[in-house]
Amino acid sequence: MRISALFGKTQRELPAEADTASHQLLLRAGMIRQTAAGVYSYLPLAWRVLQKIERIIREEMDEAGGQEMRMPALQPLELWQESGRHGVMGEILFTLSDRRDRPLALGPTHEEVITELVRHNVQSYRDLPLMLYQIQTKFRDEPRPRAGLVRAREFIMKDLYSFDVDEEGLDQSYEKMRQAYQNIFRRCGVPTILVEADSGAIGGKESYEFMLITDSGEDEIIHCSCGYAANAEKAKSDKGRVENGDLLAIEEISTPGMASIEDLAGMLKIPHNRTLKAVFYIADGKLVFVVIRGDIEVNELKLKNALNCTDLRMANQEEVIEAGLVPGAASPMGINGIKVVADDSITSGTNFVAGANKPETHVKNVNYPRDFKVNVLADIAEAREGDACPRCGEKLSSNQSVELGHIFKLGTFYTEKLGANFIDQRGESCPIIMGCYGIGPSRLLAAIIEQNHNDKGIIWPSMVAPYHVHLCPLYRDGSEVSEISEKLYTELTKLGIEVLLDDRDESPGVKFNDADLLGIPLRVTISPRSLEKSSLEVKRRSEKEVELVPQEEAITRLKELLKD
RNA sequence: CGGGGUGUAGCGCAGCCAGGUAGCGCACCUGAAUGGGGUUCAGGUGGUCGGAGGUUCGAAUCCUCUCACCCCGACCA
Repeated sequence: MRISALFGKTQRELPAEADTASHQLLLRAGMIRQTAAGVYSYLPLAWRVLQKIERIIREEMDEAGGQEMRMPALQPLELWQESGRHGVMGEILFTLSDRRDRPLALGPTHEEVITELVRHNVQSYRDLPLMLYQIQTKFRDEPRPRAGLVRAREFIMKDLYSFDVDEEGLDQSYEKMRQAYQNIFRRCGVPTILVEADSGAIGGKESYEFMLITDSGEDEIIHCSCGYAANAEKAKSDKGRVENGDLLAIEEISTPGMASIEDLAGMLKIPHNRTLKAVFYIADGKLVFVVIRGDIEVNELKLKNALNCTDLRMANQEEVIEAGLVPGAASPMGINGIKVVADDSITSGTNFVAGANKPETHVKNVNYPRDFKVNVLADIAEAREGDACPRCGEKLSSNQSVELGHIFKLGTFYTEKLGANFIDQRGESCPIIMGCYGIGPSRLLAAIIEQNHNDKGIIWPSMVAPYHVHLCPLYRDGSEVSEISEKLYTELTKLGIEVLLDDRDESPGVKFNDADLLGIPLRVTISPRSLEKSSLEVKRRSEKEVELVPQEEAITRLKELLKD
């Protein structure tokens, strides 16, 4: 490709829109262009990279036994009602109507479609196992698209679905995918960390995410040197024991003006973890009383899962008072008609200080279950950096990260709802066991840049670089520079090497800066200076050093360099 | 959805407070010189000032409404 003909221009100045490295560089390199919030065109350079990413993904999916296919983006809304996900996904679904007023949705994901498809094509255990995948555009009306391609509303996704006869089969499919994903990210030049995750709106029981650690990421992960790693939404910590002697009798104390745990612990000169605090939420319209040890915060996602509700928010003061509770001194003791959810930290010790449900009064020596009852007892605590690891007890670390892949064991969540059954060897009808495995090539494109750049521009890993070699002829007229660079261009291209030729009449500075910005792995400078020595200059984008290579050895040397 | 911010040429911005018919840098075009990390000089092209309505002799500027985009939060495979 000749730069003079390439569609897409580099830009010197930073676009004001962008504030993450990948977004800025994609715009500056002329690779993408925004059409609406979270909606982008991929220009030729970006498209080449995307195709290479997709090729790697295809190779790994095929290798693992996947069969590629294609499913519609346009889906009847009915399908979503049938699976019951219309509610959970409702907000994020792009919906429209056809000319007959039939409601449709633009597919945000394809579990429903594929399950329906498999239902009609699988009857017997002989038809299984099966791994089907597709790479296509998906649509999600995200509340807040951000960071360019990292969170878009229209984006590219590869999703593979596995169908097995039993759990053992699912485990095998899952393991194949996990391995394939490791290979994909390695080949794309992004180090990922595998973390336990919440399966969210997709459903199912077990899921892992592949995360890239980067400060510009929007997800927080919690991890430990022992290998424990989880999305902060899901992470656990060892809450420890708070030994405080045998159970004592309840004792009311006057606590004027002490509404927070901070105040209370200060006044009584006790650590926060010897108190119990009350927090109030409105879950699907109903007030919920949450009890948790005073030093721990509530993880709202865990709470949501414990309650199995779709809508959750904190209650305001009026709502708390209306329920007959006393903000600042609320107590789970003697509560009636209100659902009480407790974190398991309430069982981590004895003789806690808690509210008395009387203004300016607290109670000492509160013990569960002697003094109060709960409807749900679960882990609903937020694990934080510095907390003890649930596996080894060492201190947990935390990092920002971007989710690049997510693999789920779905089980029979969809197949039961949509009636996708098969006849097993004994002639009995059973729901198919399903798994699903997603990876976003367009997000991966951004992640690759996020991981591989410097202040001058992108540094493409060679497997996904839009071109292999960037030819930089300087002072093209009045010398043999032009002739030699054209010859190199032709010969390299014939060898199947992808070459970008900067055939513009620009100054060396402009060409070098653009070469750095575009980040092609190998740069070859052809100039009168080096031609005097019958040589060319070869430089790796990732290194500082320039190598002087005799003209006749140039192609051999380039081929060598491309191998590593 | 709540909070904050921004819309003026392809990109980055000034002009708005104190209304008088739009400007700077980059990019782009022409010419000349230059020649190894965004070279210089000269000349030029390009703008419904996000949109609608209003006030006014006159609106980028003042008023009202509206739309879009960005950031933080909520939310989110």
